[in-house]
Amino acid sequence: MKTGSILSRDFFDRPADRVARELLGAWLVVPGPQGRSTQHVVFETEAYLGAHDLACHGSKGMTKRNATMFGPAGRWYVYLCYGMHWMLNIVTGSEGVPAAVLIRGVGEHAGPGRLTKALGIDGSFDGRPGARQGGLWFEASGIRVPPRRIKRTPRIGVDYAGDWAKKPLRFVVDPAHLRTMPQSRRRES
DNA sequence: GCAGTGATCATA
DNA sequence: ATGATCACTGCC
Repeated sequence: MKTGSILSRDFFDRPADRVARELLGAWLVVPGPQGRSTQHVVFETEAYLGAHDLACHGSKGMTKRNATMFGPAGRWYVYLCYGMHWMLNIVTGSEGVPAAVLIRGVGEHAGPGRLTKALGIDGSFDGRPGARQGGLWFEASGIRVPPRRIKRTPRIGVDYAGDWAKKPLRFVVDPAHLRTMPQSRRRES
């Protein structure tokens, strides 16, 4: 994919584990004042596969909180966890299938709650498109993370999910390899 | 290791 | 109306 192109609905309209894997190395772009933006390389994600995935919010049916997950791919799904941390997800797969990818690490920001705080992302982003118009989007960086540099582990904090808690649906770029790529950069527009 | 924190959801 | 839960973080 061409460097700098915005990842659009087609990219996200696929199984969440595939999207989670391929988001590694992409840029998360956060617009700032006066055309100043920052871009942050994605280095940690988790996939939530759908209604059959007991760790996935959607597995308990649609509620007001998780309704965005059931919508079309490529929108932000943002919710509050433990009363203080905003979690940033991007919806994946077909409309009606509650699947998403949790963004756990970008740039030098590790931890899903810390990155949203650092980047000023909150519940007002829920349901917005992952596009320029939505005020937050992904771009192809041209960085290819070799499969050997990616660790797969069980997802964090989902021990309640039985067998699904053990599935290797967390994707992390090896820290040594991460140091060889640009993490966060300021840029124009 | 565990308290903080408060919206959300199921139950009634 | 009430109580349990929670895709986390920071401090002990």
